[in-house]
Amino acid sequence: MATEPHFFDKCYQVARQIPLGRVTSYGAIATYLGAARSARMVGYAMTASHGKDVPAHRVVNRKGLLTGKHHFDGTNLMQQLLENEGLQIVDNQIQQFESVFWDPAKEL
DNA sequence: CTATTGACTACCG
DNA sequence: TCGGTAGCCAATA
Repeated sequence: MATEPHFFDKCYQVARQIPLGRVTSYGAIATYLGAARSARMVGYAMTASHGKDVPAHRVVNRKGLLTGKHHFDGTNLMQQLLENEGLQIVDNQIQQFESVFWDPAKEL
C-alpha cells in the first residue's frame, strides 16, 4: 500500500457509511472530517475513488445536482445508479433531495 | 519550493 | 432560482 493521504481515506470510509437510497453533500462529509472548507477535496477524493468500493454516486453537491456524473463511465451512469437506489432524478438533479439527504455529522 | 487545478460553497445582483 | 465572481484547501505537476 502506497502512502495514502489520510484525507482521501476518510472520505472513502464516510462515503461507505451512506445508507442505500440516501445521499449526502461534499460539504457535509468535509465538515464531518473537520475540514468544512475542503468540500472540493471530497470531490477530488471521489475522482481518485476509482477501484475503491466507494459509492461516489451517492455524493453530490449541496444542491443535489449530479455535478460529477461526467466522471463516471458514460453520460447517465451516475443517474442510473441513483435511480436504482430508488431516488428520483430530473435534469441531473435529485428530487426531494432534502428527504434523502444523509448527514454523517448527525447520523454518525 | 511555487503554480495550477478542481465531482465545492458562499456571496452578490 | 439563475448566473457570475471570490474564497477556500489539498493534491498534482
